[in-house]
Amino acid sequence: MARLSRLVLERLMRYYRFLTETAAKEAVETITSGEIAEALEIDPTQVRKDFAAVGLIGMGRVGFDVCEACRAIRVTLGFNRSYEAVLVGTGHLGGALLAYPNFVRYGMRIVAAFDNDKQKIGQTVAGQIVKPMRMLKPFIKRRKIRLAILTTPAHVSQMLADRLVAAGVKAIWNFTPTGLAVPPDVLVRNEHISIGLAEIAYHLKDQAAC
Amino acid sequence: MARLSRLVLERLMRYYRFLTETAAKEAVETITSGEIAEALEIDPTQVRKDFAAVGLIGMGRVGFDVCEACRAIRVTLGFNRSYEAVLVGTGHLGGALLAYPNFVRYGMRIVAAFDNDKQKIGQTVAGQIVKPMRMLKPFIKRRKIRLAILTTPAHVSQMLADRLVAAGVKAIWNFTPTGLAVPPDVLVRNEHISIGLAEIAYHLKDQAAC
DNA sequence: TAGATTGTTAATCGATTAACAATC
DNA sequence: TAGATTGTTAATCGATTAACAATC
Repeated sequence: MARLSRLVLERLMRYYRFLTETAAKEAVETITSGEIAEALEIDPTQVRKDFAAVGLIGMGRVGFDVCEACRAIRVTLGFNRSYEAVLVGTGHLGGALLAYPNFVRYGMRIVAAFDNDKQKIGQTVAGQIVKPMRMLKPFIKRRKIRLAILTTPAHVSQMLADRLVAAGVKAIWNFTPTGLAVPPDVLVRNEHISIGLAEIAYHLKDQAAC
Repeated sequence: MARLSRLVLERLMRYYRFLTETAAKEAVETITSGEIAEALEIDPTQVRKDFAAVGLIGMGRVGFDVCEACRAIRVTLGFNRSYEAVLVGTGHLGGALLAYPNFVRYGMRIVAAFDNDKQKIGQTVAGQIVKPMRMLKPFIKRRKIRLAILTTPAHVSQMLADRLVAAGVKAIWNFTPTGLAVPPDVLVRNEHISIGLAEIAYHLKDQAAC
């Protein structure tokens, strides 16, 4: 199957959430591309194209089987295979992510949290005992961890990324505002929270001018 | 000036962060589009186009004045005008946002936090005394607040969005996974955190296949 | 001047949307 | 069958990249 672009992946995630919620709530068995499109404000043709990309075949005049669609997306994105993650940096955001209960839906489980603050090591944060940084590499190696979540201050993020990669991590979910240099086989997904303020400030500026 | 697309706004934010850091750290006075492009992994032509869009004029053979570039972006995005925000929902993520110190750089100040949990009301979270929901509308009206940050459970987000809009809010920074219906003059910026897991799970699945 | 960099037009690329025959 | 919906090709749109004359 052709490699899916990031835009397609994100739409698939939106379909998935919508379909699982709809299925749970309304017990509908089929759904049309038009209905999905309307709910998610996406073009119906787009929905059909994306569904075709994950191998879904619709039924003329009826639409798509909801369960089948969920399953196809789940398998394509890999939510059915579970994978373990370590969290590095137990500040406010790190704590929020540790406490977030819904990641398992997407196959992800945070199995350890690391920090280098002596005050925090040994403490429990959202059910995880915070481990010292020196245990980072051995832990990743032993458990064959492939995903790390980075929520540290910006100035240590590249150094930590290097250590994570050296330990064998294949993807970094980067919540620090720093771009990370990594080998080509390692995925970095950046979630720079305050970037949204560009759009917000720009909009509010315009509003004020009215 | 033509309305800037979201993509341009986000790049402008990245330039801004890079330029302010560079200016602080290295005391360089000028920078070329090529240098910015290399650091941020963007095409140099793109950088020049974006700079042209905010009215910046470069100097042949020299590049752009760093301070002037910062100022132009700051003024275009509206970071120079400060605006107040309320935060609704003081869970883990809400607390993390309240504690985040860097929003002022972009003109934003969180001036109040609201929750409807009796346990939390009156408590202090990151320096803010949590207020009850019934004070939401009067507070927004009195202070003429135009931005609300929404970090509540998904099932109450549309109801709260309606209340926020009715109170006069012009932008909602939405950290809940629900799409919000609002009037056309109100901006909703969605930051659905777990959407990134689509890309991550997909990448890890591929890796595993190797 | 020589040469590096800008500013801008043209070409390319990819994503989105429109159109419509095929299907159930 | 009639009609709604799919699947797919073609057209459009917008964003990115290439090319290169103008500039300092």
